[in-house]
Amino acid sequence: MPELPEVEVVRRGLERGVAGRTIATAQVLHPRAVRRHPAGPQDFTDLLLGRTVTAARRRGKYLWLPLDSGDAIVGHLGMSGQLLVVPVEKPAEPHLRVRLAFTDGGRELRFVDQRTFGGLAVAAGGAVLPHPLAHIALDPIDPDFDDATFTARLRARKTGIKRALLDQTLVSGVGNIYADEALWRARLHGARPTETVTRPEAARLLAAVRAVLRASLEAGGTSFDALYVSAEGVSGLFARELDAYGREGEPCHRCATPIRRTAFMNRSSSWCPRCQPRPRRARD
DNA sequence: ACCCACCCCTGGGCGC
DNA sequence: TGCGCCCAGGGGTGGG
Repeated sequence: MPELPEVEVVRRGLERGVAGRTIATAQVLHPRAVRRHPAGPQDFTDLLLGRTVTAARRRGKYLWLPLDSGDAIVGHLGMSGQLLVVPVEKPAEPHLRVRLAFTDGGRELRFVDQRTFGGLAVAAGGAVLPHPLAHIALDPIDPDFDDATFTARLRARKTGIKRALLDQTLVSGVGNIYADEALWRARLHGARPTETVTRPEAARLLAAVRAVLRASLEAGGTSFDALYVSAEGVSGLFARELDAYGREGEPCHRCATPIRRTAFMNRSSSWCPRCQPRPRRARD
């Protein structure tokens, strides 16, 4: 379940592993992996051959690799995607979808994705922000993130606060895990109507989101199994620090009340019924 | 303009 | 032991 910290760890690995290198061959092994490239797999590979990767960037949960052509390889890991930089002789992973080899003959870039919610595309606008990412908001640890604008937009919404946190056009990088963690830390219930959130509460929420994201980043991301790994295949350690997510029935780390788990948007929310009481007027 | 339900996908875990 | 169901969930899309 890669969210901002996991994607940032992968980005750093890609920066180390592929920036400055020139693509020699590109293979699409599963067409669904490039479904966001409307012109199809052949066009995808055509746009890559002979191109040099100049950097590795991220917006929210999206990654992109700017190319010397002005395009960029845009990637999203979805639920189970991995971007790995591995020796060419390493046997193909079971869910290998795309592989890129480089002219220097060194380690190759592999996109591996079990559930194929993720994917790659080549898009224009790579030098600044690839066009398909224009609607994605800045993330809350970006220096240019504007707290006042976020708060105003949040309070103008008519939805629940957790839904708003998961809306990548309002604030990016936060998924189900870190939304629950941040709400727990800020002592806010996810069904709290956004239009009733006070400015101090919004500030508290933002501070909590940032604290959770930064702590996870320091731990190398959250991992529950072998699915999420860095570009070098290393797993994160933040799972043992979680306060809400996945802790149903276990004591709240603040008040010892058992953490509750409730259905939310075809998934689930974990929260402390004492620290985060459900509002009378709730918007789930 | 905004909100939300739906759908895409596969393997692990669990109940029977 | 084996089968089948449920769950994990990000984000694009289309309808309201």
